[in-house]
Amino acid sequence: MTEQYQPSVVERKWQKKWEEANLYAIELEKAKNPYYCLVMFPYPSGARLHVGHWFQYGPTDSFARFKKMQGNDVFLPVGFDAFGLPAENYAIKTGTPPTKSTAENVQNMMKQFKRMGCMYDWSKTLNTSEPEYYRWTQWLFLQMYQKNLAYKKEAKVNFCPSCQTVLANEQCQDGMCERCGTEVEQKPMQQWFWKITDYAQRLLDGLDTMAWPEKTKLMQRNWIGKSEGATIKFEIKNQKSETHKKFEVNKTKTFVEVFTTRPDTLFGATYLVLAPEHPLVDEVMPKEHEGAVHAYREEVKKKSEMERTELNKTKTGIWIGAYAINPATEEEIPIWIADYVLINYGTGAVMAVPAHDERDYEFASVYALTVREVVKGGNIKDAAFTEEGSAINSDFLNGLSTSEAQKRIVAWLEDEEIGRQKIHYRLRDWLISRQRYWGAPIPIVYDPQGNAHPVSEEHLPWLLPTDVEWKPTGESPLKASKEFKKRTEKIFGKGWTPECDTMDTFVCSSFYYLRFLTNAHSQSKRVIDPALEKKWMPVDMYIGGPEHACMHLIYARFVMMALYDFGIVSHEEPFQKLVHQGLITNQGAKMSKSKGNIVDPDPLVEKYGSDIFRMYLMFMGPYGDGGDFSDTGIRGVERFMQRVWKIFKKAKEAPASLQGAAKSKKVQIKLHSTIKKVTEDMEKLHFNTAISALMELLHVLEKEESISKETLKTFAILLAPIAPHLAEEIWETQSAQHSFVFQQPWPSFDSTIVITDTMTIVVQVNGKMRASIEVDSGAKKADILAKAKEQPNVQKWLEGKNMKKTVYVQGRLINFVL
RNA sequence: GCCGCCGUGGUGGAAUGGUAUACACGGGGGACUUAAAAUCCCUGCUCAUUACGAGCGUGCUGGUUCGACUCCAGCCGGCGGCACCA
Repeated sequence: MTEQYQPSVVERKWQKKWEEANLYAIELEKAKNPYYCLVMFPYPSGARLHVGHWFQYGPTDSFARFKKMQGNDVFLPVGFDAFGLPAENYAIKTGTPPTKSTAENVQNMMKQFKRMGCMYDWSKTLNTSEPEYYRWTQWLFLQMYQKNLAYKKEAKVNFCPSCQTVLANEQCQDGMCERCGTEVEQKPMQQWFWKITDYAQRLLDGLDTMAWPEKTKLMQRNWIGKSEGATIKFEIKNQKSETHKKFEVNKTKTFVEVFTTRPDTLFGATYLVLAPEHPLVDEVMPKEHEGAVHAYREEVKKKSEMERTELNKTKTGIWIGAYAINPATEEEIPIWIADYVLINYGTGAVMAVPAHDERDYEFASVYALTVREVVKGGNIKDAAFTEEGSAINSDFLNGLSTSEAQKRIVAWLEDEEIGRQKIHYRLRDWLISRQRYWGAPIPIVYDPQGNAHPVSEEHLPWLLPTDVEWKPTGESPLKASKEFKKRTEKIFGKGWTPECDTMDTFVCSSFYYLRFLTNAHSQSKRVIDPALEKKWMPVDMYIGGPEHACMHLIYARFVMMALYDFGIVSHEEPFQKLVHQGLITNQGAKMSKSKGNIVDPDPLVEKYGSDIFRMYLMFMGPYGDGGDFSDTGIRGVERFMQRVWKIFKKAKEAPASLQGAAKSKKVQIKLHSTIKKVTEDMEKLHFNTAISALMELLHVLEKEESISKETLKTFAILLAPIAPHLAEEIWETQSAQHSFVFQQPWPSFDSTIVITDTMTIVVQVNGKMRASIEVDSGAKKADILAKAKEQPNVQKWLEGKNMKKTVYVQGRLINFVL
């Protein structure tokens, strides 16, 4: 053995041996004890892995190795989420086709993953931008289309004038484009949507069945935004018909519908507020108000999305000159418009109950509108009372509790046919159309009359054309392709045109966990083999960043549920357990290319090797916390590895008389408590404390004259998931015939070994530690107490005082209370 | 503003209501060495230095408890999410 441990030599040696032995290949059909460990697949934007990638893929590989050694048939795949904007932008800038730059990046990243030494089975990788993959993205679209979950509608969409592209709501932050920061415009366009809203309730219910962080569940609940209440129709008082009695014959009642979560406060509704954009405004507003209303609307339009939502300022609004009738009180109440009411939430109209809603209260104070208290319990002179209470000033509701009043009023509304119970969700349908090049083409064609027809499955993959300009024009780049148009006419007939939008990349990533599970049957015939799906799904452990809590993780769940309904899969939820890794920052700032503060791990990997770098990342702190990156401290991990090397070297080279000496009790106890600690910590992804436990064990072993072979072997096994290459190297020194440390079973903890002859009892006086004593494990309480009192430093404190109470905690401590 | 998470040495961080600061990094001191590197040992603060000594210490103020970093209440500070959601 060499004097010093040489990571670069050893790591290459074992990477080669693993590959030759095909150690990490997995036969999906034959696995007896399947464990699906999935880490969110990377986007191949840069050509190299950065520190964040290492932090995501290194420790999770360690976790998977741990699971494998525990006897699971672990499937840990990795692939590439390759469609998307950066490759397209790169193409725009340099003229390099995305196909080419993406393939190069993928090759580079794979090389680096191999250098990391992960246990990926590279025969099962995937790339969402390859036709073999995106044919299934298109297949999924067709399924959605056939089941009426895909539809097209004109919608005002967020349009980024700089990226010349449409953005999803979640891609606009504070009215700015998430990617480039340009202010987003509203632009009407024909867009494809998927009806995720049909699944709102199930997406909510499913959360209760999964082992996910509560925080993430809460974010999803928030995102789905369920509110229970009622819709109520308010009749609009027809002023025109009153003044022109001739037209009374044609008079039809006009209604405005509101949604409220507090129908019980209907008697307190003293005005209505519509969104400025509400179509009814033009219909019911008297002529003389048009000027003012128009002016107000212009003012609202001028405000950026940001200003409008900034708020907490004084609310603004204007009376439109019309009245509605409160169906409960039969009073005439004024109709206002105000920018705090949003056209795309609820019905775009609210009944204002200023006494019991903070916003309405504030609005009413500004414009001196009537405030009527209808729930007892607050002081409405000072503030709105939004809690529950008993109804007052509410005729037949008086005296009822809020929940009783709600039931009662809803029943009344339904009887009168002017309202009904309604559950509303904030979740909106998923806009999947993108006017971009680098994505999966939507498999739709249009006949000469403009009607949409699906491209049938036999024509999949519906290839992405290559004869295009990538320059953004605000139109889909595919429109420029002659080949695409020709292909469509050839198959469907003259005058037929292809859909030129591509799909959101979140569609690609909504089912990739199924595509990893491919075999001969599912390679090109079906999206997933039912037997494999049944066997491997749901994913046992899913690891990825918390930034995906509300988009990817909801879309993927929706798609899985839909496939369940289509009879394609047997589970409704794709990810049984979810864990988020923390974020690695650089001097407190998120690393990003644009900021130029990305830390390149390669020099450190070069200098210290993959094991040390990985272990250092794991030792930094709890995995879920992430942290600020700095390489101070990596030397500590390096020292640890060298010390490990040294004890194995010493054992190997020791004279025969010292080899395999009897195990000391002390070592046995430490060894077994370490087994326990490391096992529990690895299970919880508490890598930092698992490592410190191994460091403690090493300290004990270093003090021993000689160490038994068995102890050394166990040490190598415990270290294996954390430092795979070093572990193989030291394992080799201890195993007679050739075998891999990763084929060894994980050691089990023997609780009988940890039982000691003596125990240490801490002696406190008034809760302060004054001494500690060693007693026999079998010692009686009375003897222990007596011995404790004998301690000089205890006596000093007990002298001349009255003992009030004595607390004895079995095997731990004594507290004398004076 | 609302919701959630978190405040522990110079630093990263440990602690089922039971010895606060494990395991490391850095600084300081010491051992080894002609010297340096490497390695090993000691090191929270204050007062004592006769100690196997006392006091203070987990953001702040209280509370529960024999005993609180841990539980409860109220503040202060930081981070993340949502943004007038009717």
